[in-house]
Amino acid sequence: MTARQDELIALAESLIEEQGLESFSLGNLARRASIRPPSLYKHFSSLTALEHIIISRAFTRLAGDLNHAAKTAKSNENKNTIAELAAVYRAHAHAQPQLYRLMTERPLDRALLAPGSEQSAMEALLRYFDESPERHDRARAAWAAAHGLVSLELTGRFPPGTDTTGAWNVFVTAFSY
Amino acid sequence: MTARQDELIALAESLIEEQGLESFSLGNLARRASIRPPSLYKHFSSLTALEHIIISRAFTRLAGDLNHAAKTAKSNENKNTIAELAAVYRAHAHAQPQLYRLMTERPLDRALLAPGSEQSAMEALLRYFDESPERHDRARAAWAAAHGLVSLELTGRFPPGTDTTGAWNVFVTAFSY
DNA sequence: GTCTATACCCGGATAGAC
DNA sequence: GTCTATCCGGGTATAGAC
Repeated sequence: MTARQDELIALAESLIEEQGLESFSLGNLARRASIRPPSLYKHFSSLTALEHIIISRAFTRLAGDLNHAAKTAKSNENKNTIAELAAVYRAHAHAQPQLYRLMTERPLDRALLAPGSEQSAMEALLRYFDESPERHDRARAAWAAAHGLVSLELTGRFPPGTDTTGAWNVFVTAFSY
Repeated sequence: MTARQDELIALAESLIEEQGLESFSLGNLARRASIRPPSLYKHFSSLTALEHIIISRAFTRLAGDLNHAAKTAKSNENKNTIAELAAVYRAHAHAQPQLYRLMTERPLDRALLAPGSEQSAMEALLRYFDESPERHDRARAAWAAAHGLVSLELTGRFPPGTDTTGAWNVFVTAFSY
């Protein structure tokens, strides 16, 4: 990963977030980088490959924040771990909704992902359910519920003006133990 | 709604499901209908308007099946209502995954939806939680969890070969009462 | 209700010069 | 590492004839 690649990736990430996922294209990225679209092929083998680099980075950042939250909550009697994990997950999605869409809306080509990046985010959840015999099932259901809440929030599916705090509390209660 | 519109809508629905949401376009629809793209504007004011007609119909079908399942489960002591609702929801999404994506991935323009179609699907869930003081929050959380599970299944986010039955059971247990 | 013609926009990708 | 030239494809939408 060259320095120039890092620059272009950073430009791509801001482009996605500012202009929306739909208008992310090599043309727009080249424009923002003040170069011509074909030049991008010297840095990335395809648009898909670039997207998967961006997705890998996002997974890794999310995993770091989830693990940090889990650690902090564990050492603090006043904190509910699953509530903290949910808050971090939600904050990530709302801080960069377009990036979250890129991460979640389409199937992944795992050969193009940085190894381990996808799994690392799940690990914080698995550790939380560590004592449970059905920890994988519980972790998957919890992840799905958080993803569903975030997804419905981002696509505006709750009635306008709805406060989703209550729904998130239901989620936290359902998965606390 | 003319008969010709109904024909074109049916063609559009099969096109979406067979070719994938990404390749749904006026050009492809016209090709399937053996007419030229501009002719479609005699039937629909825009591509977006057509999409919202399709979405409205899908919501209405889903609502009908959910209500039927709720009714059946209520009159049968051996059936768990929330489990039946979940099964119907999941079956819909898996039977027509591309249509499900159309319904859920993007914000809706409510002015273009058939009035009540969006709400009707939620009503079966609300009735289920009727006794609960926080029924709206519980219904929203349940809906989100089901949507999340379906969404992660459709985008292939569980490890290859994963049996999601256990995760769905966790969901049902969490929302049974 | 269909057509042709048209306008204007966009996309990903490759070859080869510098 | 950037460029130009080029190839292929796609898209939504409107005007006006039939």
